[in-house]
Amino acid sequence: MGRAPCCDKANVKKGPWSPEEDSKLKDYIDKYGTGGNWIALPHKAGLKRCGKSCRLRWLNYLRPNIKHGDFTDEEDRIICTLFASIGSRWSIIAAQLPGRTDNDIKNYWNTKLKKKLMALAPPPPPPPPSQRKPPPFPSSHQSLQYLPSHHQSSNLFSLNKDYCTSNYYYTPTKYFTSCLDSLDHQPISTISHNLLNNNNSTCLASTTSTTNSTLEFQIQEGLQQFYNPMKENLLMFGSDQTSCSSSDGSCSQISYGKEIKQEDHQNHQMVGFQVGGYNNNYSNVLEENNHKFMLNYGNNNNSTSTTSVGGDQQNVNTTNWSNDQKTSGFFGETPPPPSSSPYSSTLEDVKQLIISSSSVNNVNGHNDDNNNNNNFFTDAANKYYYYYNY
DNA sequence: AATGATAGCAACCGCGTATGT
DNA sequence: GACATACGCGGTTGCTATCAT
Repeated sequence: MGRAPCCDKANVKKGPWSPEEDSKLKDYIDKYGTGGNWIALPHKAGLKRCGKSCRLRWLNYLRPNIKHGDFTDEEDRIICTLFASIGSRWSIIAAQLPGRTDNDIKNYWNTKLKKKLMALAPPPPPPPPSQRKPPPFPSSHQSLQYLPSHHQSSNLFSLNKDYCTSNYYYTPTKYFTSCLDSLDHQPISTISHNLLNNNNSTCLASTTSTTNSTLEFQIQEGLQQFYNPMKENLLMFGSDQTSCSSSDGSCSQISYGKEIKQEDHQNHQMVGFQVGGYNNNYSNVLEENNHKFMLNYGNNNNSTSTTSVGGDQQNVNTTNWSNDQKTSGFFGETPPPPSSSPYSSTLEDVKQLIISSSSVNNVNGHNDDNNNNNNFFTDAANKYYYYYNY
């Protein structure tokens, strides 16, 4: 037994609206308002349309002050930022963009913006596991010679769980490549860190100690200037198991809807963080290496979190991490101010956006008291701490 | 010029939730 | 509290225009 239809499907018109229908609907609503009853409205307005269809037409097209046409860089930035934070909750995102509808933003995201982002970081084809080799330790000379120049041109990163299979990562390493899941399957993500040479002042990160069960890291200052802010600052997703549905560890779709709410209520802040990756845009030396490091940590309220290293579970000792490290996903130095990239944003900006969207919902009576939306938005904001913003 | 592929967008569908009785 | 009804949202579909061959 299916759901009862909302209207008599046989007697309602479907498909594109004619100018006459638009006019009837607009005239009626201008005169009488919606009356809070969309189901009854089409009959009263003399329209052979389903109430839902009328509502959609009004909200997405006829309503006053609807903005059509190209999105601005600022709008792009807001969409990207919020998508990174809360996922495909288009109505919330739309609440931050006056004149834009959720449908509009959804379409824009699916047809243009997502592609725009993907073009920034096309995923490289990963080599089969059998062809992967543990990387030789690069000399300082190699690090300096190759990394910066290739970073300046373009950074192609891809995260593939399959890469993380070498147990050589269990042992102390003096360098690792970092992060990002590819844009390969939709969501965004990005970030990257790189290379590191423990003995060199330009390294970004280093392993400070390692045992069979713990790994500790410290990001060092140095290579930020070699990053393309458009790519590097964009979005840092915690690709935890729940939100990452792909078996290869890259995410076919990140859903920050209810799952996140649940996860956040369980884990409060950080539910996932990954470092790892593969870069085929480096020099030959590095390209052959395919060295990668992958790290996940879960409940950061504990001093030791579950971590995936080399494809297996390991623990990361976060005892000595600062709160900032735990919540921002940034190791080491305090992140510098955001770049001027249209896709970067400050944490506080985003928190304000999310929180204000929460209050907008409250005003409109959309709040979900049972699920405590206020907490959700707070947690969603915390979630945003995930991403690097330097 | 004809045909097929792709992009863009409007509209639909069904589910979850809010509200009223 | 249970049920019915309506609303709002996000995913999906399908139409049209444009582009590529």
